Amino acid sequence: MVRTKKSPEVRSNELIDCAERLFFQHGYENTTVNDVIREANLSKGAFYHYFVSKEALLEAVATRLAQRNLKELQPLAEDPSLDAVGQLNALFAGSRRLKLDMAPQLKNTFNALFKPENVALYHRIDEALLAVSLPLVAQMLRRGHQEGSLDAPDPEAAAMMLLELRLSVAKVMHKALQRYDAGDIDGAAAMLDGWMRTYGIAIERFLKLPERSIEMTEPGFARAFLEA
Amino acid sequence: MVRTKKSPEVRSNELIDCAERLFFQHGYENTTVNDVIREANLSKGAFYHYFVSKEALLEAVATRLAQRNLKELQPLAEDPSLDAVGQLNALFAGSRRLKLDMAPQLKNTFNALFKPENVALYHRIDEALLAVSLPLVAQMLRRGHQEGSLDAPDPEAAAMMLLELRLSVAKVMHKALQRYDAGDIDGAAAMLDGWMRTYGIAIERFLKLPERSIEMTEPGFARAFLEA
DNA sequence: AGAAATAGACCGACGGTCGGTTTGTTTCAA
DNA sequence: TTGAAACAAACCGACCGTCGGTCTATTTCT
Repeated sequence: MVRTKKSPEVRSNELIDCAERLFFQHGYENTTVNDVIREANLSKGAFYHYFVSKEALLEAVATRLAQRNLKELQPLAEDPSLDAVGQLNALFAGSRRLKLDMAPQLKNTFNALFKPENVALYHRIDEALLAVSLPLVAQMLRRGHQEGSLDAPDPEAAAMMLLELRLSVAKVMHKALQRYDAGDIDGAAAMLDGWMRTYGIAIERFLKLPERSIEMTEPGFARAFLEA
Repeated sequence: MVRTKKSPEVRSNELIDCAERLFFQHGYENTTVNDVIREANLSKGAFYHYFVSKEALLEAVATRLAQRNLKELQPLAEDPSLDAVGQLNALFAGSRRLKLDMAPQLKNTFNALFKPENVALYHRIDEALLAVSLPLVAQMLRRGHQEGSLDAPDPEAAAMMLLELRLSVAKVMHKALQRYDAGDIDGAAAMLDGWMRTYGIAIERFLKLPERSIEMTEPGFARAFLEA
């Protein structure tokens, strides 16, 4: 095979690119290291020069994904012109915008993520996203608690729990997508909408915020996401 | 090898027994099918006569675990002499009792469950437990909402979210155990205690219950669990 | 020169298959 | 009633293909 040398950064990013695509397309367990290196035009030796294991490659995929997410959301979450609740809402709004932008890929992602052969993928990504989000939200809650705009005696624990709730929404997004694909468009949109509202209410109540102060969704979001 | 024939139920339960022990002891991925059949004194052919795959064995382990849990907790959760909040508290109390009873094994379980080679194990067990708990809690919330003793407009979603929060507590239990093993006994107990209280508060607020109406923990529980 | 990067043949372990054997039960003719 | 033939289910274990990972040799760049 032709030997082409590239900078380590480029090369490892290429590998992560291929891996990400293949993992989401065919599943983590169904993707072999050989698949990855074939796609990346690289030898096995070279692969193991960059990653100590297939598992390490998965971790790299997950952390890069989380980092990109962080880069998008951090500015919103740290906007000094907003109070804590405003930042929280900004974070959610940004998250929604991201979801809409990436809706087509995201649909595949969800379909992939909940397959049994992808528990590792799912878990790692969840972990990585949690790791970058936790400090952000905890900081927000801490500030809000000091400001008195919300009530979170234990910001770390509260942040953790708020973020844990994401999962239930993610699961419902998946269910809604399936329902949508099955033809029940209105039912899917209603379900997704309802759950997101409930998620918002859960957060308001938990943080002792006034009703409707958290905008977890906006009119038409569920539909727009499903139809994207 | 000596050929011994047993009733299918006995045999498959033996296999699940061995698998459960080995999975928790050495990890799911580190346990081979050969390990299981060696322990169970059975041939490969016989194994695949009972389970179509190693994955299927894992599922059997998880569902049996969940069923046993259900059998313990269902009576408490459906006690007609209690109102919805009372049932919820009974459920939590029962859960604590189970945790204390099984503390020694549970410690191993936690240590195993959070290792990277056990994501599949973790995931399947979580899924199975969720599946049996969800109807129980949803029913409770529905009744409580009708009774007016709590406020849960969407019982299914609320139940899901309450249960999702378990995860954060499980993770903290694990962290506390590590801390305990590292010698920081008081720190570990305090951390666990604090989080459980926060969990209780989260539920109270989410369901619009009066303060301290949920007894998520009791004095000395954290310590007793850690020291068991 | 030598360190980093690449190639690809090779290895061992593992999940799973397959053809065949044993055991117990049912059927039915003598 | 008996017992042997037929059948189904449980069981055996050698074998196979795949896959993650290793190793040695080679190339490229500084």
